[in-house]
Amino acid sequence: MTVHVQAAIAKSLAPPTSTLWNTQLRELAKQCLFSDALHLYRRMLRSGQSPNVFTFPFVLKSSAALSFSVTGALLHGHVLKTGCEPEPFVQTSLISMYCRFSQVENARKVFDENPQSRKLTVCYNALISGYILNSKFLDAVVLFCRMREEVVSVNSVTLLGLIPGCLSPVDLDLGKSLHCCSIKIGLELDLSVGNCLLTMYVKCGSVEYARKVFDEMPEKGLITWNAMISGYSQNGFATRVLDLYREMKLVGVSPDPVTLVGVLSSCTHLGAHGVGREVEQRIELCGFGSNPFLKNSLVNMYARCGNLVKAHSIFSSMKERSLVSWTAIIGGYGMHGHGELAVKLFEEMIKAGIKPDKTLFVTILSACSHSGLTDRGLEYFAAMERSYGLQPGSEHYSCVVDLLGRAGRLKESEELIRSMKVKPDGAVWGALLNACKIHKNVKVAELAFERVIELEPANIGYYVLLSNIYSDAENSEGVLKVRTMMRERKLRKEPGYSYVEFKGEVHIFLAGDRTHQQTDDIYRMLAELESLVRKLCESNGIGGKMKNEQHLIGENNVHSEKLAIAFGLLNTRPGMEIIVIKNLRACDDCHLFLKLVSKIADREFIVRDATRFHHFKDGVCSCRDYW
DNA sequence: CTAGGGTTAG
Repeated sequence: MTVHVQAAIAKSLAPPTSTLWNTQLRELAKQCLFSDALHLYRRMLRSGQSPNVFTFPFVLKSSAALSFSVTGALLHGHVLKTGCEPEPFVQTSLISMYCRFSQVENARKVFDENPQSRKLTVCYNALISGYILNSKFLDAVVLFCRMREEVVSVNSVTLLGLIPGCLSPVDLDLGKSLHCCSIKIGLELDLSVGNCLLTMYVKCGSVEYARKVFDEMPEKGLITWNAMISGYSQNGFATRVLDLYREMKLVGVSPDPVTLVGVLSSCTHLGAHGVGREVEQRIELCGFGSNPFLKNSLVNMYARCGNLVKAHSIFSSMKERSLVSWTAIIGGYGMHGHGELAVKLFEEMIKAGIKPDKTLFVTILSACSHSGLTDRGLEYFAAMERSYGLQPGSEHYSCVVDLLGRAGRLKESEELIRSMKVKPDGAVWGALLNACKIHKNVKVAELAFERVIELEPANIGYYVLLSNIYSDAENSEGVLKVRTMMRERKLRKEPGYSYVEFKGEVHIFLAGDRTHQQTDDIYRMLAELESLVRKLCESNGIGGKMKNEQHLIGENNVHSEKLAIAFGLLNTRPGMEIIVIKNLRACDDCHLFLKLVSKIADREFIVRDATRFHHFKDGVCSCRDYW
């Protein structure tokens, strides 16, 4: 016990009853029952009991948590009246309270006006973390430096307050120097400081440094694992998340809801339905079933793994649906080509009194565009600013360009881009380029390409897109031009691959792949399908589109998604779902082939590519990109 | 005085 606390005890000479009140207060604050804590405080005053040094820290904390700033100033008055102010506990609580109310100046006043606080670690800590809370990173650093000059000892809490000030890639260097600082002080092995540094590196965009901290930590806690798992998950390293999750269970750390949220998000990205279901079982087993974060993650996972029925049933079972829940389910329907349902849910949400945000508008606009609900989408775009006061960003413009573009309204798309108040980014011109591919417009394509390449010269997708547009137009000169350009700029296309999850294993296929164990069977199956497809084309006279079915079949057309589907047909029984994930955009020649296969084999399957879902059933595909 | 979480098109 410090000298200050002893002094405080001696000074207050509190009668035993106040100790009782204080104990209760502390309990309530600890359980985060802040309004109950304040009620108790009021009752305490009414009963004539005066608060003391031990009362205020909890009362101030509760008031701050409820962000009720009038009470805050009032409480400061009480503190002054009882003469408790110079006590370090009370001071830190006051400083922290003012900081939570964004009244940093008042916090600073408390700090400056009490000479003894300038020698106390806790007071510095309170003000430093308060500055960070109010995005005053510089002030925090200055104070930290002064603390060192005045030889006030720095502890782990100081660092825990300061390090979270680094929250974007521009702060990486500062973060590194704080890391060095922690080493100098000898606190780098502290569990919480390590966790804090790890998170800081993730926020600054360097998962590699974060991993280094992770590996060097001698003692890892649940939070350490979670920080690393979410770090990977937020940066798209989905397979690493699953690896780490396995490892964590192996060393005997039990996952909690935070872990599982990160794992589920990675399952969503990978389409790892199997792991996803396993996680759901664990959720039930551990009694996390009512956690709203987890519910949202499950809705999202099922929706994006193709199981909309399950996604919707979880969504319906939720008592409290946040904006995130609605976004997940609406996006699910949108991705699967059920634009009408997405729109219906959106309207339902509005009726329920929930205000959409920018993210949801991206989702609903894209849902409209994939289902050909052009005018409805345009209405929403107009309503965004008019009814909800949301300024459209370039991500919204790219959706609307896509919306108009798919409907063949290329002229309007172009005009829209030129009328934009914000600077169009690559995606906006890219959406126009994509529309040109669908509607075979070489002229506008060249224009869009020129713009998009200024903004994203290294994005291979756009070169491929233009090359395909030329190829469709039988403009071999154009194709050659793009190829040369790509070679000059040393750009190479990432190979396309597809994979299927089967009995807990992932089977990967590249185009023309012959490395799979069942290669012979797979190719035999493909040959059979090809001959059936050919017959079907001939008998139906599918016409112009099919006049050159060599586009669809033959040695040079063994696309990865075809191999994956053939594998699926070989190994699953009728009625079982086949889900294929493709890393890039699914090939449109393949698309026609797969439609026919779904008819011939009388099977339903899903190909999820880089942008959306393609449900194949009875010769039809849910995705209307191709006509 | 203090470290970890869900949604976003192309």
